[in-house]
Amino acid sequence: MNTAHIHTPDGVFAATFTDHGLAGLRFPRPSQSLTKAASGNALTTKQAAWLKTTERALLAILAGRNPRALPPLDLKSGTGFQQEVWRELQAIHPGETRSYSELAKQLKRPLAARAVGSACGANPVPLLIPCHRVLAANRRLGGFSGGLDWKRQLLKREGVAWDGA
DNA sequence: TCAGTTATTCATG
DNA sequence: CATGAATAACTGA
Repeated sequence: MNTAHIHTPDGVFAATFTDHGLAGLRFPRPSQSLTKAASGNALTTKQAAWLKTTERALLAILAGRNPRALPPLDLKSGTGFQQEVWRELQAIHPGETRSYSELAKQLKRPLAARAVGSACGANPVPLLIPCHRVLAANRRLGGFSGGLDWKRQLLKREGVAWDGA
């Protein structure tokens, strides 16, 4: 499990890789020391390649565009249900939104909207798995693990209008 | 209409 | 058993 930093116009993200793929992506901390930086270890050749892909994808998303390619994601940390949700999330394109209940419906559990919300919050790879494109049924914001400001920014960049925008 | 409240639902810890 | 990034129905202004 290695960690690398990705510099973007919005700050420095921390990406965590396992042998299987990208396992986590953390938002920039306002004043987090970068001492823990390169996290010591050198990335494997594979991981270095994934890092590049991740970086390109991340920049694309931050610009409100659809990434051309994503690195392999290592989602073994999630439960079965969560992985289903995350897979559905990846099908949402920039500029589109879904509601928690719509997602629940797609998962054949029309009444599990609330559970879907939990799964979104448990998403270890925000942005690449666009949990920010999920609004509440009344087209309001709902919540966001990285802080609602991020959600607002991202949606705005994608040209999405929500209730109160 | 509309803000607030209530009953229902479901995966997770 | 309690809780949450939910929702629809209901209630009284």
